[in-house]
Amino acid sequence: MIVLNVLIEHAIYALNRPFSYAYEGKENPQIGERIQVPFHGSLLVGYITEINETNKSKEEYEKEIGYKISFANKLLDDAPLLNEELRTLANEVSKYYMAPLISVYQAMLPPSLKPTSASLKHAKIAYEKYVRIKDYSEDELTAKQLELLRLIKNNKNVKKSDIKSLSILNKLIEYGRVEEYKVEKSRFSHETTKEFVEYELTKEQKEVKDKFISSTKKVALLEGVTGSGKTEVYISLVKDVLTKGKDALILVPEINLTPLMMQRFYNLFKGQVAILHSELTSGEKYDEYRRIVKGEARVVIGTRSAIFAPLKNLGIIILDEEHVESYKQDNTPCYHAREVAIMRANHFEDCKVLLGSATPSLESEARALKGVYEHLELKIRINKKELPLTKIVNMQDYRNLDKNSMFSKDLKSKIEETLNRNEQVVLLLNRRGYSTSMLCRECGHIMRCKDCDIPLVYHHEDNLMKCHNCGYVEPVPTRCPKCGSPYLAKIGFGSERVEELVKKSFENAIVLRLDSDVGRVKNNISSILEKFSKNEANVLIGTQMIAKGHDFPNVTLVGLVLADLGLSLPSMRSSERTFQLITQAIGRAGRGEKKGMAIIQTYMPNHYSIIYGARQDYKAFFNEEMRIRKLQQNPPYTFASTLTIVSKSEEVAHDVALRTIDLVIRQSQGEITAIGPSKPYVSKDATGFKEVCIFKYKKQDLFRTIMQNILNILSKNSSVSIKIDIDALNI
DNA sequence: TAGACCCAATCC
DNA sequence: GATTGGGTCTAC
Repeated sequence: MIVLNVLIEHAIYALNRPFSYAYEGKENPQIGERIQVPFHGSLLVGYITEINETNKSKEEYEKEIGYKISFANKLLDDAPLLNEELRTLANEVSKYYMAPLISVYQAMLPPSLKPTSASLKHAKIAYEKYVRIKDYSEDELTAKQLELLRLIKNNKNVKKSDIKSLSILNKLIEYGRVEEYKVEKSRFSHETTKEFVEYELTKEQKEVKDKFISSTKKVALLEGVTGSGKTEVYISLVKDVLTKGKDALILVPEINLTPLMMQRFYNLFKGQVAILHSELTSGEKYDEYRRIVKGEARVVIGTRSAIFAPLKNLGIIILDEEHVESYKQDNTPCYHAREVAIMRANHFEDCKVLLGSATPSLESEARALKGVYEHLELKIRINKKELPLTKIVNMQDYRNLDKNSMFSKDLKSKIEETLNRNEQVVLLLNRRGYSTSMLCRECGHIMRCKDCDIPLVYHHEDNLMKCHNCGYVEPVPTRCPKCGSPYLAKIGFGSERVEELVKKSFENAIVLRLDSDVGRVKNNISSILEKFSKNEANVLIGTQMIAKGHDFPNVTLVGLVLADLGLSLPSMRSSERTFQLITQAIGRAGRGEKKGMAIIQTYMPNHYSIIYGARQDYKAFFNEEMRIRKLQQNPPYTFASTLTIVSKSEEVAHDVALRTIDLVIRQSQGEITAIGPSKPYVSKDATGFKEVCIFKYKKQDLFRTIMQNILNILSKNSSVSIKIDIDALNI
């Protein structure tokens, strides 16, 4: 008889151990394949971790181990999902981040291959959906339906995704006039444009490259001001790696926001490139994944999870914009792609990690200065372009304000001048929606999400109240839901309101807005960015999203509508985030021939992150921020991690959290500082009430030992669920 | 006294 | 995470 040890798909600590099943199918099971198994009354997908053959009968075997085992149902794969290197990595990630092993496997694999029941529903082949005429008749149709019917009749190969009104299409399908059909999508249609022009590295770039290659250190931090040509260094290094017959892995924060870099890699490496990011369909992800497994693709570019790409012979891992927080996953396993990159590089003798940024995270900069990482710098801007002029405007001083608006006199007049010169303006406000919240003037009630308990944001565009955490929406009330008063006030302002104001103040300007509301429609982001870069609009308003990487040569004015917005958030990282945002945003101005200008509006004109941000003085910011981190014993001087307790009962959550803190303090003998418990900003969701415990410590091993004890206790308590975030960013 | 409802225990 | 099974409550 064959006995299989299987990890169950539920990624919870109580089930973070293998379960045994008898197997008697005819396919030969292997470690690392998925298998369907019965588990406490339902069929689940599991992952085989061990295979034992025994001469004993099932009954004898059960007697020996002391419990009954079931028969496994059905083998789902004919080869292991992951190679040995990635299985080792999974173990390391699971240990370091204290995450259930199965959760790591799930994070590593594309949707169609994840060990979860949901994977069985995901397509392995990418399809494109088309529509065609089924039964042509114009009877009993509305004008709009007729219009669409004729459109479909008069065109060949109409893609479903190209049809704007799905509701009208669905009606036509319902009436039997039109039908849908699927065609296998030919993969790898990555467009390559013009021939690649051979680029000669500058002297400085070449020195950086040589230093990287000759360094004995595994990791290097490349600190390069915006426009200093980090991408050229990446490309040159990747070329070398490929020549040596090795593979290259490049991580970027968000594919949508780096079309330029993407294009250059395509042009250069053509069919050898694979991309992995969240906007691919599961079929597309599967195809790209297969191309990597088969060795067809040897350069992988992707977002966070691409760090697990199954390249076999890694020669380099590059993290562009290494400071960006999206490299950290905020659900289990809460891994940071940077740390995983280092773990992975250690599996290959000749593989190094290159971290690039204009504003490195304090963690990386500190390690570079200590000599843990090789420290590389690019100081010269290519074409010797000057940094834009910047002006900080104190919004507390009413004399600076334009009447009746959120713009200062300075910003308003500069916008006007810029538009008159036929140049473009970027306005940044890191908050979407129209207003921040809806308040009752009589009783002071603030409308909140029923699940998350955070204030609902008024959105003018679709006239709805929205929860920015869970996406819950409700109609805009005319009366206070609590006291019935009709006197409701919209408090604060967001990007929608800036858009409205600009349209009102500058009537001739063509205004675009880009935030995640707009970005919900696929390809919308890139089409807006394209429009703007083709000069088809005068003003681009947006959130964080527009601060990064784009190259708009005709933009000569950048306005930060409220630069200190992030500083009021209760996080030890708020200064760092603000500094980065300002630096990145200013970098958008004056990238072409003309000189740029940036206006920074703030209520905290004397805050160091704003002053140094405006000056683009990273070193000064770093020193000041490190001084404060040291004073408060925060990372990078310590490690900081969080434990979140979730329970259906508010009291239970609080009580368990309190006792956990207590236990940690007693066991740690002063080596761990335990803070809390406290309620997170989003204090509850559909799963229950949350309480967060923060731990700061210097000895990682000791912390893990104690945490493991806590875990053993808490996983027995079925009234709470837990989440561990090692090296948490949101503290 | 059946069915609804809740909670804790358990899963191979 | 999902199911189960035992206990208690509830409506007739």
